Amino acid sequence: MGDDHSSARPLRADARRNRERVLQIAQEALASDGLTISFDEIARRAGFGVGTVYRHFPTKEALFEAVLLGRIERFVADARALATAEDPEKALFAWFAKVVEQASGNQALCDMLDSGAGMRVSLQDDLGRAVARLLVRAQRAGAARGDLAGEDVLDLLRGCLVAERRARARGASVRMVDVICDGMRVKGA
Amino acid sequence: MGDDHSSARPLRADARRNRERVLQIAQEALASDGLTISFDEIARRAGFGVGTVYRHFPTKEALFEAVLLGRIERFVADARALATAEDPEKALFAWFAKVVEQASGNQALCDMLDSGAGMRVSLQDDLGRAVARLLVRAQRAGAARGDLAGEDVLDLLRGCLVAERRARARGASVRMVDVICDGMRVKGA
DNA sequence: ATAGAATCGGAGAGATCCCTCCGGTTGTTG
DNA sequence: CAACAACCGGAGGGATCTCTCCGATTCTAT
Repeated sequence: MGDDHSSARPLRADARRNRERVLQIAQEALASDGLTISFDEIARRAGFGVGTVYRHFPTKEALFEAVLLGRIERFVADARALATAEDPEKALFAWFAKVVEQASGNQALCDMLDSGAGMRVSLQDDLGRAVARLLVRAQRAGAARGDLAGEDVLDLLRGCLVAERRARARGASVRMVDVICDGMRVKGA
Repeated sequence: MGDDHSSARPLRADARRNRERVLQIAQEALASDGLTISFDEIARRAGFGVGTVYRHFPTKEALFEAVLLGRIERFVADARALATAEDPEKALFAWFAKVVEQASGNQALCDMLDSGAGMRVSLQDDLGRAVARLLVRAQRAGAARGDLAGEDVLDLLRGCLVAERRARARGASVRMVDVICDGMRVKGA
């Protein structure tokens, strides 16, 4: 097995700097190239040997999770915070739009939300529950189609990321997220 | 270079059978595993050596195109046929739903529509033009949002494929395509 | 400054993947 | 039923990817 990535001993100063740089470069590489980027390529872009990067992150997945998991956890936290907002309609659609806004520019984030690769099951569950709460409140307020389930909203989110990402790349004037959110609203309102 | 895949000489009977079997297996493998499936794996599932498969299809892309391109060409043909339908609203949304219906169950078809990998530029253009025609007519009839462009519809289609595919996999009762098409309609109708 | 520990670098093992090559096999034709 | 062309099989070349190992280097504490 590799090294102790669990202990409490503080890193040496240079190792600390290098670790930070790896995270920084990995973040950029993942945003533009997605989860399929290779470990070797990240090490190369950061200017380190692969051994160095593996010293800090025992596995490719560990590095990717270090970069991305926090962002998804924040999405969950946002959803929870909005679960008690005064306007349930705004809460659901503002959350949806915010996630799309922040994730559609990051290929790896889209990949992870879509495939669930590298997401602990508990995190997926948390996301699902938080979204379901937002949805139910919006439905009770008559602001969202009553036949939708929480999982439907998540799948629409994943689809929306694909659409919005492409639309942005070509400078579309219409936001796909507006179109899709509109579809989630009640029809004959 | 490999063999003549262009001449007019008829294939030997056994080669013909084998070619058909390769296409059949490749079709199934692509539908379930998508464009990332390996050539070796397809040969293995078909029960042939890789050399045999390469004899019939000079490249991985050639095989994939042989399986998939016809389906996409049919989508284009459908769109063209509907360009003169009497009900422009139905024409656009029925076409959209039909493509989603037929492609969402086929991973490779979704991949190809999304990435354009292996699609001649002319085919992409044909698709874009045909969709734009359907859209413009629907807009003139007041059935689709006036601020949408042809490319928007294509991007929404790609997103819809992602959403619908997942929704189907878990047996959702709501069709994502209905939600998204509803979003493309005019709001205060 | 110097010993000793922590860190770095990158060659390379082991897995795939795409594709080629050619000896052995099978179908076809006179 | 020969004899030849057409076809098949799969070993293996060259790339690329993840990850390991360990000698060389750099930091830090005395």
